[in-house]
Amino acid sequence: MARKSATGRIGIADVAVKAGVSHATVSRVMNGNFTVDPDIAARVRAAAVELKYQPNPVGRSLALGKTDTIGIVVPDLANPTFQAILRGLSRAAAEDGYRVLIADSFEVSSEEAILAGEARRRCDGLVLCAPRMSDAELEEIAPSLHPLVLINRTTAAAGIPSLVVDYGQGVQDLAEYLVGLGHTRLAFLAGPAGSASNGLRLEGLEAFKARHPQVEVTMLDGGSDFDTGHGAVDSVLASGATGILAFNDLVAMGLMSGLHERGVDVPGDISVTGFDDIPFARYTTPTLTTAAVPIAELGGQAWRELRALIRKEDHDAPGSRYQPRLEIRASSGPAKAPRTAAHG
Amino acid sequence: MARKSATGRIGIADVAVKAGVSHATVSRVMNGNFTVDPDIAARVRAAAVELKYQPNPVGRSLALGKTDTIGIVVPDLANPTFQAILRGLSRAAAEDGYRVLIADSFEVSSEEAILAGEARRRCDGLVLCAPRMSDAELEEIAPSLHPLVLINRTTAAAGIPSLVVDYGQGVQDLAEYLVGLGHTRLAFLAGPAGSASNGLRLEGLEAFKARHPQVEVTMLDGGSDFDTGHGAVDSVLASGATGILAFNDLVAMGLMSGLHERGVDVPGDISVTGFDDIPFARYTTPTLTTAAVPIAELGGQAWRELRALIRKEDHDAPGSRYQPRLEIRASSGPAKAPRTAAHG
DNA sequence: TTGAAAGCGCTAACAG
DNA sequence: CTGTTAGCGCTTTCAA
Repeated sequence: MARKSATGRIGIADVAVKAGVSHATVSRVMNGNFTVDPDIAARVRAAAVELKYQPNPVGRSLALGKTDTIGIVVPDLANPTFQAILRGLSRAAAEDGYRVLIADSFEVSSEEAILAGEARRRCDGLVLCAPRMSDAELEEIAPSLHPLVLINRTTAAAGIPSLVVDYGQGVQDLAEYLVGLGHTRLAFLAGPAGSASNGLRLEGLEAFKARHPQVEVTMLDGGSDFDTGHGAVDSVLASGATGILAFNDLVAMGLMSGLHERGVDVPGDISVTGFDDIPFARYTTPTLTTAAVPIAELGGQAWRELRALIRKEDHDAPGSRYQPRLEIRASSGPAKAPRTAAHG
Repeated sequence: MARKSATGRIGIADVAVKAGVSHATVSRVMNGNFTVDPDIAARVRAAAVELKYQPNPVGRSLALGKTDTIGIVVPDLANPTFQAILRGLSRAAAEDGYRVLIADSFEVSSEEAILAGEARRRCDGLVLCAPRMSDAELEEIAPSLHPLVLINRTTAAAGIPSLVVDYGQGVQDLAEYLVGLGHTRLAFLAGPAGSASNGLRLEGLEAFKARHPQVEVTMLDGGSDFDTGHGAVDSVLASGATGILAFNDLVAMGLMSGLHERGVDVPGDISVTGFDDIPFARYTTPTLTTAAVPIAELGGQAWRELRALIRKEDHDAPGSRYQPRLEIRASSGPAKAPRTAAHG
């Protein structure tokens, strides 16, 4: 039989024997090298087809020093935002013949560096998605991960493009919008402590508070999922705020669900806003006002940045900043006139 | 400097030189082979640390004939079901030191075979998720993909474990439940034509109809996403059915959203059920009655089956069948007494 | 135009 | 216990 190689699979050697030529010639034919005599090339191709030969990518990778694979490290594959980035990245990379290897750190920040290093060694480049590690650690490992693209995080290390969403601006837009509706008492349901995007939101809110000293902004502890929002109902009600800025859409949905159970009307009693504009946001009841992040686009752009690095192209504008767009829906409305003020 | 190798990265040779030993010894130390003199081992380790040496996985893969990577092919990475399977698979595989490479066919069934083959060659095994290709094609390529695990699809090819969800039983449970509530006119919003799981649902409904000849079951065209459900409002209302079995939760949510816009009360006027029990199902308004599929478990089980194959373990029960569990929530309720019958 | 041979980075059998 | 040597499957000089 044709199976000679140690691995039991058809190798280039089998094709060479069958076609009566050398390995080198088979390699040339398989790579479309036109310096091969057409007759011989045809013979090689026939042999390859007959044996169902497919080049072993591992052998190629070793010889070529590239794997045609990129890696992505995410803190939590269950998060719709990271799923969308992954999807956009995968699609864009696939169009250029690259595959993607995923690594989920399950929000264990101490694992990130190891995962990233391992993934990087098997790939031609890496996308690090909202890493939870410290600035110092990120700056230290970043050079060893090159080509590397960062999402929602920046670093002082040189030559690392960053794609960041301007969460600070987004949360300010939401807050301004609520104030425009007459709300004077706001509350922010914060995200995970380690999250850089949460930090950006906090900075944005500071700027907002400086501009609107008369508006009360209560900070509440939170997280990034449904249950966080659902569990925050008590503290939200206790805050007395009528405009709630949830860390993201999931939290907002959990909160709306909890408020609904308590008989609190949204937006009649309380206005709720999310962040991200995940697909479900337009299907909640009421539909969710949020700041839309062009997330799939982000994945595609991450690939283009990474590709430029892999190809060693000089490219002028490494990284970019994305502005969220206010998406006004039904979960927000005019502030209720205070009970004590309204009379009759 | 230490960088000698052609790729510009630190290789085993650099460590060998630095420690004054042979490559082989370095390899032994790095692989925890205890036949190495402790002093020498320490010297090697010190050299490795100093040079920040990390073994090149591609070289290892070629030598060992394994990549410690598995592949998964999905029809659509945007689908929550496949996302959940991916997540479960990734988590389970990671616990055994395996990584996962993803391939999205974007519902282009003609691409599946190529994607699967490519992914397989770079990996030690493959999970094919709900492939859309024909039975004949699947049976033909399956052997070349071994070790292979199938999800929501079976094949006559030998030695291929299949994990299938019993959609037929699930849809029957939902239908029986609705009938128990007094509904006598049901409608089924079908899924994508190529989907095997849709076929199973249809078979289940045939069995149901045989048992309940007095119940009217209207078949409506559909799809698998929000918009499908949202767009089906007219045909649903036209059918006169009071109990709607949506293909999945997404479709059900889209439908509920559309019914809400039309002022139709769910479950007062019409009961709606989904399928899958995606995380959002418990947060819709009203919360969604559905058939829960233990989807994350499925990903984990897929890995265990694949692992057994990779390790060439004989294992008695390849594949398994998952029974959906009825999850009764607020989107379903008693059938309204017909207007004409109620009086006063 | 083609083949022989070297090499990608690593593991492992085989001597010593 | 350690070094030498031979691959793993492929690409790519270098001669012929």
